[in-house]
Amino acid sequence: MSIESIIKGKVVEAVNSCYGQGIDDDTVQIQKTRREFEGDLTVVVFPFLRFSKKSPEVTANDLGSFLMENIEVVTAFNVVKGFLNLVIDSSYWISVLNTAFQSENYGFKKLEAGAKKVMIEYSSPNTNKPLHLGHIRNNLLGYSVAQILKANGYEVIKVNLVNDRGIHICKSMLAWLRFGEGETPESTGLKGDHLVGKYYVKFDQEYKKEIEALVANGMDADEAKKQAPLLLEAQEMLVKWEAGDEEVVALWRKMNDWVLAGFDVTYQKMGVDFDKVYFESETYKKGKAIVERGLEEGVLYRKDTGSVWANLEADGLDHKLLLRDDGTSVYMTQDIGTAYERFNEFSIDEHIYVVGNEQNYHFQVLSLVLGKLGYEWSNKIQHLSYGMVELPEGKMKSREGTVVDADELMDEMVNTARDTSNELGKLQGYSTEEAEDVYNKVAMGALKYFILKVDPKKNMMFNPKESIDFNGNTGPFIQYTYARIQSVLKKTVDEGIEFPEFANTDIEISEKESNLIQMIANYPVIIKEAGDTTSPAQIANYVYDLVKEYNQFYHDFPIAKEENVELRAFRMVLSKQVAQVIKSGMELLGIGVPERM
RNA sequence: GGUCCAGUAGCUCAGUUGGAUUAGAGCAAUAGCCUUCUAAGCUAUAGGUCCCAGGUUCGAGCCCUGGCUGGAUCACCA
Repeated sequence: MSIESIIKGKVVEAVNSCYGQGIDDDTVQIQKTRREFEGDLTVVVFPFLRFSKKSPEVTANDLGSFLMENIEVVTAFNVVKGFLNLVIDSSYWISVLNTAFQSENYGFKKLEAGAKKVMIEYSSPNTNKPLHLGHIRNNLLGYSVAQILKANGYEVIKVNLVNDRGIHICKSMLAWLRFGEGETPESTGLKGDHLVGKYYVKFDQEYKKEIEALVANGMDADEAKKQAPLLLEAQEMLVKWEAGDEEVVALWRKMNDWVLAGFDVTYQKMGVDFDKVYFESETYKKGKAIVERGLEEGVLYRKDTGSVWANLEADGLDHKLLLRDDGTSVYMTQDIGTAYERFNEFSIDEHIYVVGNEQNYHFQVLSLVLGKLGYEWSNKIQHLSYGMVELPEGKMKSREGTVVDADELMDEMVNTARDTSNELGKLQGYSTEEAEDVYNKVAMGALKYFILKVDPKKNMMFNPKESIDFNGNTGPFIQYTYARIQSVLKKTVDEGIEFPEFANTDIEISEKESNLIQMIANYPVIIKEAGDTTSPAQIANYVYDLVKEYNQFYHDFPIAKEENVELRAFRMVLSKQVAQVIKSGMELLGIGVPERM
């Protein structure tokens, strides 16, 4: 039981004993005592004034006396206004450290039978162009949230829904047929996704030329956009594809394979993976049966022209199309179908979709329609909506070439990490392979941390110059602290000091050390909060605060060089435990930590 | 126009059950600290109308109402 909950319980008793009032645990507020006051934990007494009918100071003193008598580890207290500051004995904190130190997977809940089962869908790329910065945020968020939910004891299934069909794919295919001259990834040395992306851009260029030509001949601009031969041909191709035309399907398969092979490389570099991959080419017709049933039950309605709609006016929205006049499905129909299948097939308790905030409306509608159709799990689908990534020059536009390519960005980060490391003269004595592994960890750590430290729902600014900065609130700053701890601990081994199994609780420790233990004690709480709010940013900021605190400690206190053996043992345990929490927290973000850098 | 989200230091961001006369970090700026465990570090100075106006109360960056600014969205596209 944590010290907070013990104090809470005793405060309830104290109010009862002093004022004869029964109160609820939740009315007791406990917080960390602010730096400028003496004490470790603070009870806010304002809520109890209506029971005590005394001034805040007197009330706080009443409660303080009771707590000191009834909780062994409370050794002193002081009162400032309505705040009761409690001093907790250092032996208590050291025992907390020992407990953390001796537990395996500290802060994590184990996966137990009957655990909550969560499916999380992320990435969801289109197979007509390579991944860009926006996808990076999506992938990192999805992967990290999955890690965090696992740490909360959930069973997690990571899935990817690949959008491998539609007019945009046909555009790349058509451009390649027309202008590709048989190029392949092998013949060009390009990654498959980049090769296909090249022709997607090519399509757009040629398409624009056709429009201009038509307009020059006197056609209306809007009409020209619809009548351009290339577009018509692409649409024709899509019809052929849906009809199963052998040639088109074969080409589609070939180019999709190129792209998917390219994605695999990118995913691997990014360090994300999936338990199951779905393809829209296989799921896009799903959901029709469900819609038909909804129609029979009168939950949905059919227009004269034949299309099927849901009326969401009662929920403050408009009408939403579910089947076209010709009876074909739309995006929403497909999502209804796949959601139904997933809840049935895997009997999941919750489904999280990691999708950009431009689709907030879509997911709001999805949940409402599923509710109308009578599925009790309609409120178990959660849209983890994240903001756009903006560049200093403005927005990213794939057609205008102002995107930041994922592969290029990652490569650049690695180069910068390599240069910086060499400049600083680190890693001497490492083999090339070992060194490359470190550059990779540092580079990806910088990129991942930079993105994940921001609250998901906010739009974020990606400044390439700042992102490769390795000082301050960055991934490498955290990794560096970890590496430094490893270095010190290695030194103790070299000097023949045996690593202690636990720290002696009788020693005197400084305020800085006590603070560090209290932060460690808070780690499980942070994991839970990050899970409840599906926010990796909470982990990121926690680890940063911990590291900042540790660096100050490191600067001011000797560890391996401490002469007092008991104290040295304590600091070794403390340092090792801080390192463990850093490593563990970074794992939750999908970031590796090097032993040396 | 309707709906949703955001607005905190020059810049990028923390600040979640409302708590301490003094709202925190980093970057950028200035000034210090390497014969002592990794200086990718530490310390100090400076930098604020928490978008605005009301309201709720012992107490509001946080809650409520109204407004301002920016973004997203409202397709027989996905």
